[in-house]
Amino acid sequence: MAATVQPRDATLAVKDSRPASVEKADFADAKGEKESAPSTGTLGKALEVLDIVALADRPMRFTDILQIVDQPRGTLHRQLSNLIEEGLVTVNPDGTYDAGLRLLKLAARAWSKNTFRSIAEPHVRKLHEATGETVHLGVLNGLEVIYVDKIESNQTVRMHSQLGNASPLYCTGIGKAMLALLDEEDCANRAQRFDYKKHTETTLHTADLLLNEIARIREVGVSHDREEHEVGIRCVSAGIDGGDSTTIAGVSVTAPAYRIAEDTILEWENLVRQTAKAIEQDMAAAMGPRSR
Amino acid sequence: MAATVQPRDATLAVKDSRPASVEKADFADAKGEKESAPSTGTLGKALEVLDIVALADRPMRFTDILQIVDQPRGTLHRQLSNLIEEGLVTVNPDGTYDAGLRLLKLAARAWSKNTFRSIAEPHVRKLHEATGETVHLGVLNGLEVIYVDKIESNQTVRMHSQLGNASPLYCTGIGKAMLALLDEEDCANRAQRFDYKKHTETTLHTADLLLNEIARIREVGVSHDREEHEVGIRCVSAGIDGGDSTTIAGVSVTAPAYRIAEDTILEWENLVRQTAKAIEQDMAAAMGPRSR
DNA sequence: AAATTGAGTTCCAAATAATGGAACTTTTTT
DNA sequence: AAAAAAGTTCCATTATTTGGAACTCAATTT
Repeated sequence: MAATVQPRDATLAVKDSRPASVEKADFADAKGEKESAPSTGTLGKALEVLDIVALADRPMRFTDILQIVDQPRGTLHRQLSNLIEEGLVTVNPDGTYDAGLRLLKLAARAWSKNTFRSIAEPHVRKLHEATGETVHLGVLNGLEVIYVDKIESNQTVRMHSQLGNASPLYCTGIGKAMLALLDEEDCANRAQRFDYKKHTETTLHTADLLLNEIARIREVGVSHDREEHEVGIRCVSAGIDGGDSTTIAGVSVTAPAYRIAEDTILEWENLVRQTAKAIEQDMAAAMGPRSR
Repeated sequence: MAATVQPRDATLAVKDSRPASVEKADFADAKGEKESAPSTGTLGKALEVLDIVALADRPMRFTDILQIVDQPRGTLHRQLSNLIEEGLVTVNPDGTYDAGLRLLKLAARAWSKNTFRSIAEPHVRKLHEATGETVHLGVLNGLEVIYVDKIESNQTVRMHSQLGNASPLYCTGIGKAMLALLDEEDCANRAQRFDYKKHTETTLHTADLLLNEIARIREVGVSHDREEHEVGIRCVSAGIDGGDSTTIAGVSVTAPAYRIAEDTILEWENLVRQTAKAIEQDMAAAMGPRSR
């Protein structure tokens, strides 16, 4: 197994980069993934627990967690102890667990240092100014888009509120645009692995529907979200090939459906396409000068 | 050792909650910590590596990391592999390592679910509206403040840019206000552990100077940053006792020194004190109704 | 062009840490 | 007050991590 192509750069070859995390029963999150992948190693198991604590929608008590991870009480207890000691998890006085502050600190640095995001930022901003609507920048991560930047149309809404949020690929504009950038095999593979949910009437809820649409997107170079994720919300989006074979991303313009006229859509398609191209070029330029 | 008071709630007792991370030689970060604490367990060691990768100021190659962690090549290699497989770290095509997107996702959830932050938010906003200046909300974490909310005076600056950022306690308004909230012993203890740096002329750069100031802050209930961290920046701040013996926090109003008149300071002292009190009350109210 | 160095990767016996079952303590429920 | 549930501790067994050395590959140097 693991017939990964060895990169010629001096670089760690990763066997299989699924985000790895296990949820059981009805604890199906907005992960978009169909089946659990077994977490390997001590780290994996610890992160499995961390995921449960951090991504749960309700506050989790010891027993809640115990029911999700298939582990003996003693083991889980020690794992939580370790996570707490490391500052990745905190305990509330009522005995529930929460994600710890160390995560915030790590993520803040990760975000501010991220070269792709910083290169893309001016273009994202320009797109926002040109359209006056909400603009998203998202990056491919397994079966999800993770939003790494966002400019709201209405500045009164808190900006950072959505940063780092993740959505499934199959029902978002950016997600579909990114899928269209992958090679057929990879794309089809992921299409099989989604845990499809019919969020709205128009959601593409089967692999076939999705792959058809992807084929169309490949031709046009632009994708649409026609209220497929949320009723009343449309978006136009284009994929970005980061050039380093690691970064696949996308930009989008989003707005309430009623506010968008047909010719606006066409205009956005062009703007979004141009923005994506511009980011690709800047990335290439930044990559060219070997390393640093 | 570790004579921690056992909480009577059904709750994990943590022996000693230092953020645990090791930096060597000149790799002294903005961690504020004097000495390295040995990371225990597999998780701790993995996080040590993650810290190095995520918190470094320059892009780190394998060998760079190797020189900081005191480990054999083989071991570090496997640790990095694990981190990558888990999505906590990514490799750039030039062989440097970066913090992975999974951190962003985890942190986003951690942030949005954080009850303290959400309870404090309206008060923070109100304080911003009353003063028209930048307002920070920070939480105590080891020897640092971690900023969990921020409202800029100038909206053109990106809001989220500083979220999750950490600063040493001894040279920030919020930091000193929080220290003043701790019991003498704890406070003195931390004062010894800082890795004092004279950021500016006015920085309190010894434990004695700091403890004197803290004593004064205890009496007044408000702390000041008189350009102690950055030249030209002053702030007024008050500590918040979250009530659950876990959450110690603080709010502050910050502005360029030249813009602040003396009577403004007095006004801010009151506003900041009131805000802190209001947050404490809301927290108590939210805690009272046992759990759920 | 061959040799040397440096950087990263793989392997495996030895050392260490994680496991899981059961017993124990505390809290909550009946 | 008794019983059940929830959380914690302990320790022999088991599995993972460790660290040293050998190996591969690319980049320099001679």
